[in-house]
Amino acid sequence: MHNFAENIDLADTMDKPKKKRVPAQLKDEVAAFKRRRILEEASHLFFANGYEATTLDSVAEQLNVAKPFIYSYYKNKGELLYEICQTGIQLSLTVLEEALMVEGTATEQLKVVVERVAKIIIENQRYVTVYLREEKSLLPEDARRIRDLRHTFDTKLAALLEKGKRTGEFDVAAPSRTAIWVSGLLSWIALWYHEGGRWSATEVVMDAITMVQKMVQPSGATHV
Amino acid sequence: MHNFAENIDLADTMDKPKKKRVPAQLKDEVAAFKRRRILEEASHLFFANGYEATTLDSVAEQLNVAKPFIYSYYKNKGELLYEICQTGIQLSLTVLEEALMVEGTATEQLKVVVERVAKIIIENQRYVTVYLREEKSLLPEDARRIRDLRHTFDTKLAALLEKGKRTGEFDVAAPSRTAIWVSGLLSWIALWYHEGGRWSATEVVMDAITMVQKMVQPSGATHV
DNA sequence: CAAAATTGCTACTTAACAGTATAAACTTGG
DNA sequence: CCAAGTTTATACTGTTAAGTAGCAATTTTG
Repeated sequence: MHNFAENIDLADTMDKPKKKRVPAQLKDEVAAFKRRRILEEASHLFFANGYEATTLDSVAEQLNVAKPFIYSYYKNKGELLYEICQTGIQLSLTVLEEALMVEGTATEQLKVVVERVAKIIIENQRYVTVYLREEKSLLPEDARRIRDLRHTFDTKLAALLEKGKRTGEFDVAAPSRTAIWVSGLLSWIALWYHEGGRWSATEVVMDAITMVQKMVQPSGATHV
Repeated sequence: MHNFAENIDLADTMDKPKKKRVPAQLKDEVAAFKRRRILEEASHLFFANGYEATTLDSVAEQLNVAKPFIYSYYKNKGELLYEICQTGIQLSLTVLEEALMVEGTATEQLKVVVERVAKIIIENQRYVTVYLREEKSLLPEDARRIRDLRHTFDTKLAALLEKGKRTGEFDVAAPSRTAIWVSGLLSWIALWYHEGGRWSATEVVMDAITMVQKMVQPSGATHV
């Protein structure tokens, strides 16, 4: 998971404006790693107890450091929240874009999209859930940026539905509206799935695929 | 809405263990009305700013009273949250149960259920949203009670799907699992709908009906 | 209309937490 | 191995808000 040390030997081939290049890059990587670790623990606690109810002292405690440590990597508590929310939506968006590059019919593409997005949502449940729950705690400008990412996600999904509609594969009256139901169904996974609960991650992913297929399926069509 | 004054003249026919019965009942009703108003304003603020970020001083300010006023009607802040969450899920459950009393085929019943529940969720968005977002802020025993109500909701919905499956009206592999997707779709409305937004409440309700019908529709079936 | 009960408010305590000033410890280059 | 820079901790400040004690105002009742 924490594979921050890849390509260390490429260090002095890169041309950063610093005198001592090898240690400088390594330090940057270490700093990036520390930022990641802080974010990870913060996301655990925000997920479990909520943003406001979580103290930075408790985050520090999880990391066996003191509070000012966090402040030397993040400006303030709000920046932590923003990065967690950003991660939650950005991961889904990136996976969606990758899935859309896979060649195939709209039907095939949609299946890949739902499968991969559902998977990434389960794997990163903490980030996605915090994003869904704590939007109101973001600064207006941060909330704006997050909403834009979300909107991009919904728009790209709508385009896929539109494509399937044109080819006659899907029966959707208004693709942009259906996209919101589909993306809601995917979001719902984060709020509802519980590791070690009644149903496995695989079952949930397969269910999501089935549900979405049914939602867009033309009446009278037969299942693949 | 605030019809707290019904049946005042029944006051002295009731047999409460009090000396002065007429004013006693009126007072109870007034007290109940005050409790409702407090809850209402609290739900607005919890919805807009979150539970932890909302101060009881600000709730009091909205009501043009002082903070101790609230404390003479609610034990503490947590009790307010519990009642809001309880309202959110209880309303949906009550409407579901009423809808299930309507005679008809499983298909017809499901349509009524989705229509009415979707409507009540939109009308009481504040309560439902706070319930979905702030479960983690409840005391464990309160969270437990809320979860039980939710479970009852999902179970009754699953029974309806099961019935439709038996009659061949629905194609659902596992009714209890499908019920969770359907109830998730309904919950999603609270998190996503925005009054005065891109789509009207009526459109959203109609969409929800369509989506759920598609989710349970046998392959090859034709729409009503 | 006065005593009693009810209802609400002012003013306070207490605790917790975000954010910071400053010092200590460690790292690294000479 | 020492001096300069870097990293992290200790110890603090200021603020905010939950909850309360006790008083004032209002209503009820005899």
